[in-house]
Amino acid sequence: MIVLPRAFYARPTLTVARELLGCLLVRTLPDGQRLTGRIVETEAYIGQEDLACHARAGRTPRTEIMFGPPGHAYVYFTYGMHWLLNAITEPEGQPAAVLIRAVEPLEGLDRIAAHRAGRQRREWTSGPARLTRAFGIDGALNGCDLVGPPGRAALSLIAGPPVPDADVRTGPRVGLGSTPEPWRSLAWRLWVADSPDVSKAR
DNA sequence: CCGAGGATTATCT
DNA sequence: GATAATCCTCGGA
Repeated sequence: MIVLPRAFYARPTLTVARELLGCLLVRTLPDGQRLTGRIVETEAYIGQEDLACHARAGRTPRTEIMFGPPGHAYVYFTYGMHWLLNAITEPEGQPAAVLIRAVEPLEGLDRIAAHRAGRQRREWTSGPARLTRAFGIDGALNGCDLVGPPGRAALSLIAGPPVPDADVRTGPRVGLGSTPEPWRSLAWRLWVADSPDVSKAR
């Protein structure tokens, strides 16, 4: 198991979003249970000029974490009920992040299913708020360091088998209804072709 | 299958 | 006071 090093994150956000495809999200629950998922969908949010990025308004209590060092989690609350997980990217001082939009459940299926009681398997982790629910991720993990030994860290990202370019698809980011062009249409959403766990675009 | 509308609150204007 | 990097349920075809 190779934990992605901080240098992995301290690069252009689109590069990180691309290379996170195929990597493993490892969540260690408070009771020690480990949940693992293969990342199959990401989105890039890049800097104050990106009018879809929370950092567009500059430093605020919420966005402060995005200005900090890379390799940390940015977990925020939206729509009054959902938590979304991001990985901070780019060198310190440049606010940017990759949103983890979907994973393929690999390990801890019982607990994942329990967190998603009553849902079909395909709905367990096929969306940014679905996967945080399935993996027990909420605001308590905002700011936590992603660069740490899995099993000791609450959240880790592990190198996985690379996804070949031929299997990568791109398109506009999801849910940016009122964001002006060109930001709304930039192809900053990336996913693994043919994965049944990719979210449905709306 | 599909589209419309509601849920529910932190955050920023 | 409006909006939100979403999800779910319900009604109709």
